[in-house]
Amino acid sequence: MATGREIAQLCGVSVATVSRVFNQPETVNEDTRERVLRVAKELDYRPNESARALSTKQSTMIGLVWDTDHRRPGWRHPYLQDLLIGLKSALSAHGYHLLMLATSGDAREVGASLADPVGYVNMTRRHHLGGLVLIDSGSDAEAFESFAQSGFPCVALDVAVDGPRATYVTSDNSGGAREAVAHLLGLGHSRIATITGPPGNQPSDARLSGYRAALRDAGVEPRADYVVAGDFYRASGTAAVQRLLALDEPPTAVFASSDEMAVGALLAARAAGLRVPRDLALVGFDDIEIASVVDPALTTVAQDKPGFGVAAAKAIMAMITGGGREEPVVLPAKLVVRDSCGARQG
Amino acid sequence: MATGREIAQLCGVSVATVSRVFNQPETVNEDTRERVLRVAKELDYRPNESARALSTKQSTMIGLVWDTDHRRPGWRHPYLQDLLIGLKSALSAHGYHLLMLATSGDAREVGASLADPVGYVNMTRRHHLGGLVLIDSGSDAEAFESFAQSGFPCVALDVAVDGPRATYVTSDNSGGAREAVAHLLGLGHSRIATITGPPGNQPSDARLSGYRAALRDAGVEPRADYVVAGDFYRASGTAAVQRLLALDEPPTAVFASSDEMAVGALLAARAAGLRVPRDLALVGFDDIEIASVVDPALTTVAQDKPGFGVAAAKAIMAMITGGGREEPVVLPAKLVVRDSCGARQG
DNA sequence: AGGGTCTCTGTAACCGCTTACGGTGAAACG
DNA sequence: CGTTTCACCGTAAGCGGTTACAGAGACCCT
Repeated sequence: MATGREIAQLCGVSVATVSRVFNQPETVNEDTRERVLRVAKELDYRPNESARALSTKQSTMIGLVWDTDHRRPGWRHPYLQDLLIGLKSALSAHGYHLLMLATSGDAREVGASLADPVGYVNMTRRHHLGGLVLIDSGSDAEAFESFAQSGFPCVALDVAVDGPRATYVTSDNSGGAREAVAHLLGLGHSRIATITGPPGNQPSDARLSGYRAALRDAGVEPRADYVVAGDFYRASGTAAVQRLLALDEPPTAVFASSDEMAVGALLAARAAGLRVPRDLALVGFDDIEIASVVDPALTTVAQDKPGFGVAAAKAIMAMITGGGREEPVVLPAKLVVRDSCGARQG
Repeated sequence: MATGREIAQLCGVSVATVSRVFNQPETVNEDTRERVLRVAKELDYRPNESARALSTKQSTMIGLVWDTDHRRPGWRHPYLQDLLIGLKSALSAHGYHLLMLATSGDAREVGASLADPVGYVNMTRRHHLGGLVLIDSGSDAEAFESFAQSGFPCVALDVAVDGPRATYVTSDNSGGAREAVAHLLGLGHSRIATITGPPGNQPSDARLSGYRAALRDAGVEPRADYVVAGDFYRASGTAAVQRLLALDEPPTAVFASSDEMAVGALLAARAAGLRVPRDLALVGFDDIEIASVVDPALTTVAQDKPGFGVAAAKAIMAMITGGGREEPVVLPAKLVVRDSCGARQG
């Protein structure tokens, strides 16, 4: 690989000039600039990233924190691939790469662990990262918040953080849920239950409040026994529906905070001999791939999955170049009507 | 962030000694070593990765090439998340990070594009990457092969490459397919068709040969009109079944080279008024999430998804530290019998 | 003609770490 | 007691860039 020095020698200039050609082109004479550029192209010159980062204290990498929740092993992100597609392509447009940080460092290494909050800061500094994108796995909220305070650019997904150069992106969870439940109400249901995610989870809480808002809008009395907590997993959806069906006055419709739980609910309903949507209408959230394939196809609230990544990339790039805090981004969440809610029969 | 020099000053030693404490501990006196270690821990010292990489020409990063096929936009990996989980956790154990390379560089940049084969080499050098993990998207086979020849450690997924420090990992596609088709034969089917992936795609070709081998084993005459090419997408599975059903002597069972196509096949069968598995038995490949959720649940050949990542990580680490070529890894592919093949009724 | 500006470029320090090399003092040796 | 040997450590030269600073001409002005 050609180095700057080789270019310099071949062009009869100093390395400083070569560097200037790429970083402050306007300060170098047009003739020499072209000469340098031509030789650089011939030798296929690429500035060494480590050297550049060392001297500028800035790399072209954004860190990605994506841990699987240690309290819930097997946790999976509902649409990681789409998110990454959006993130990567938007970052690529700025010439940035995505560094997926190792979760637990080599024991030989000097405290390379990411476990503690300062781990994030250390990683960011060690690699001169432009900033961090934080994917919520449900158990790092405190660490995220503390990193956000550190002043490094950072954008969290689906969890609110605050800091001098921090922001977050999330869906309009409350709005989406509200629309979903309103849809159910519009279909004539009034006994509508909901299965929430883990209490404390921000998207889940927002969806719950959207559910409540929709009932309030319609003047339907909320019932505590119609709100049952799940954990976003399929099994919890099944369990929730079993509990709901055991009530004296079981619901005729269920809004689940995730498609996985909606699928679990579907299985439970089927096992109980109920037909969906005739005996029990069902709406989910996320619009994961499964939603459209299950039978009946799931009515659900779709999130802008690649949009998450794109928004995160934009926000972090803005904070890197701008220097200030960015406004949180809330992406639209749209109801996708399929078969599980019963609208198509009506 | 504390630097080596600060540690050195506080300990009254030179920076060289500090460095040695971490890189060749046995060459430094125990007392001073402990002193340095203690101070380092107090100051929470972490060697700067850029500086280290610059001087050793070795970073602790592995590059990940994961492009979406430009000829088939919207291409998605069937189980990227599981693969990444395995890859990341295995690399983390060695203290390595995963760098997702930007696909198309900033235009301002000096030829930062990854498009051409040398793009890979350049990226690897610029960042002092330990090597590359290549995810096949169906259209980079030549670029992969050429990178493999470059001598940098590299492991490709689902596509064979060869080079001084290159290897690949793949599933036992042929064996898995053979088992699947043998299962169908065992259920009494003899008119078994197959839907392949894109011709030329290695896993697809291997699955096709497994299909043929199973027929041969059973003494069943292969029929050219029972082999129809798809592209791994759902729609192609639908189209394929429509063609198959139009034959004079339609098959009674279909082996699809991907679950997506199997789902498409399922939809086509249903649309044609056929019941699966009674009228048409179906087996897929991959065991993606959808497989277990679709109705009837898909019998399919399961790949060891996280195992892919783990094997890739192991192979590349071995090549980095070892220096030689590693044997290709072929992961077991196991038939998972569910409902779409009819075995459960029998 | 002397001085001030402006443009362009080279010199050299620096980023933080690694490592070849050489030096020092103590222990071991003849 | 002189000489080797060895363990330990410091000096300094990189790695490949960036950038503050200063110097050299060219040009314009009074």
